[in-house]
Amino acid sequence: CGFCLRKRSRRSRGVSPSFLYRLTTLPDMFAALFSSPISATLYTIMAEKDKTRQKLSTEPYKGVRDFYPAEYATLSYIFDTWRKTVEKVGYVEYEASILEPSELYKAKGAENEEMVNEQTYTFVDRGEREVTLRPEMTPTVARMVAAKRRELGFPLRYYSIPNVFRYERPQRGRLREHWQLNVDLFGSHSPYADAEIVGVAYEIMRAFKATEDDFVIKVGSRVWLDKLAKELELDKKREQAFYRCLDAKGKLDADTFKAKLEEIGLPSNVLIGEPPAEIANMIKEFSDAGINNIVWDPSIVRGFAYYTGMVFEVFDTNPQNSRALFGGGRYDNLTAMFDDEAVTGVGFGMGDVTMRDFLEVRRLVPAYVPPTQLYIAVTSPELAGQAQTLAGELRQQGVNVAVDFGDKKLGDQIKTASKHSIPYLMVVGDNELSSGTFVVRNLTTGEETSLAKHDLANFFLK
RNA sequence: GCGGCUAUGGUGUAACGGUUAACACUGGAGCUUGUGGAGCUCUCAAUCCGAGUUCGAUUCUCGGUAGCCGCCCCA
Repeated sequence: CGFCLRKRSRRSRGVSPSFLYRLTTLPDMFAALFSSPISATLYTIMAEKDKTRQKLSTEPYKGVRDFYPAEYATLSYIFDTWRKTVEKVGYVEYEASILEPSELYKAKGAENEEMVNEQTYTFVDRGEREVTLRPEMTPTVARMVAAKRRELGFPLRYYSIPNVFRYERPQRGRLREHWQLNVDLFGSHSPYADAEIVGVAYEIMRAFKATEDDFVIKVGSRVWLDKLAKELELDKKREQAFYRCLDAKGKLDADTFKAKLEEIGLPSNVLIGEPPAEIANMIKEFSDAGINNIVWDPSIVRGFAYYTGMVFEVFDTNPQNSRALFGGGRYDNLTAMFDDEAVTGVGFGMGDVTMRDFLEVRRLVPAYVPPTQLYIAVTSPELAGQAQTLAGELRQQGVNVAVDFGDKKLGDQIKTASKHSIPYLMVVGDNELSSGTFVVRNLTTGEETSLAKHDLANFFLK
C-alpha cells in the first residue's frame, strides 16, 4: 500500500492515489485500503517520524532582527555617525543593564503601570523580583544621575546607544527591539542648552549626509501651550484632547484638523501666535548661522511625556514619509522620583530603524566593505600551511587577511572572495612561492598589481 | 487590543479542484591538472499549522500562527 504513504513520503515514486482512482473507478477498494489496520499503523508511524524530524525555525524571534555582516555594517555606520557627532560636542557615553526593576517604570502612576503591564517584557525572577527589559533609557539615566548628583558636575553631557524593548505588534518603523541614541544635557536651564540639543540633532542629520531640504526641525513649546490652555480656560480633559489632536495633526488634512479643534470647542486659528522669546532667538541664531530648516511650530507637543519646556521634532520632508523621525525637548523633574532636588535636563532620542528607513529611501547607506582587505587563494591543499605563514606576516604588518584552505578549485575560491565582498585577491602557489612575486587583484575592477613579497603590506596600508 | 492584505524549496515566481508540484537563481558535485562571474551535466531543497468540504485540496471554507500595511498606543 505504497500510495497510502505517498502523502507523507518525502519523494513520491509510483502512482498517485488520485490518478489510480481515475483509472480504476473502484473507490470502495481504496476506502478499504485506507481503513485497513496495516496502512493505518504505517501511517501513524510515518506521521510520528515526521514529527521527530521537524526542524527548528530559522526565523528570528518576532519583531527582532538578525544582522548579517552587511546589515550589521549599516547599523555600525549609524552608531559610528551618532558617536562621532555627539562626542564632538562633548557628550560622553554611558551604558547600563537591559534589566531594570519594574517599579522604575511604574512609579509615575496607574497609567504607567498599565503601560508596563501591556507593552513591556516583564517577568518575575527566581527571587520573586519583578523585572522589566528596559523599554526606554530615560528612567535609567535619571536614576544614574540622581544617584550621583553631588559628584557628577553640571552641565553634564551624556549619551548612550542602548537596545530597548517593547512588547507590541511590529509594524513599519516599529519593532520589538531597536537601538536608540539618547542624548541628554543635564543641569542647565540656559536657552543655549536647548539650542545645543537642537543643534546636535541638526548635526546628526547632516552627518548622515542629509541636505537641509531633506528634513525640517519643528520647534514648539510646552510653556507656550500651557499658557494658551490657561487663556482658553481648558480643563484637564479638554487640554488632553487638545494635545491629542495636535499630536495627530501630521496625519490629518487641514479641514479634518479644524473639525477636530471645533469638536473640543476651540477656534481653528488657535495655533497662531508668536514663539517665546528664547525660541525666537534660537531660531534666529540658527538662521544667522545659515541654518534655515529649523522653524517654530506650536503644534509640536511630544505626547504626554515629561516635557516641560522647549520640544522639537525632526520631520522627513518627503511627503510619502511625513512622520516625525525623532524628537525631544526639555524636562524639569526627571529625577524627582529619586531625589528631592530636581535636576533639569534637555535631550532627545532617535531610533536606528527610522534612521535606516530614512537613509535607505534617500540612498544614503554606504556600500558594504568588509574589514577583510585581502583573500588568499591557494592552488593546492598542501600549500595551505605556507599560505598561512605568509598571511601571518602580513597580519603582523597590519593587513587584515583571510586565507582559503585550498580544498576547493581555484575558481571557486575566487568566487568565495567575491561573494564576501573582499576587495583584493591573491593566489599563492608554487610559482609565487618560488619567485617571491605575488599578483594582487582588485576583484571589483579586475586590475592586477605584481608585487614583491616585502611590498605586499605597503600596498594595503597606503 | 482592533482591522485589511498575504502565506509554495534558501531566494523570486508557476501550477481550470486531478499525471510524479514546474521554472529561474542560489547551494553541492563534476565536465576543466593554477585564476571568478560563461556554458553544459548531475544533484540537494517547498505547498505555514490544524480542522472541514470532496473520490481527490497548493487551490475552496473555518480556526490558529507568521509577515506586511493601517488603527490604538508610542515612554
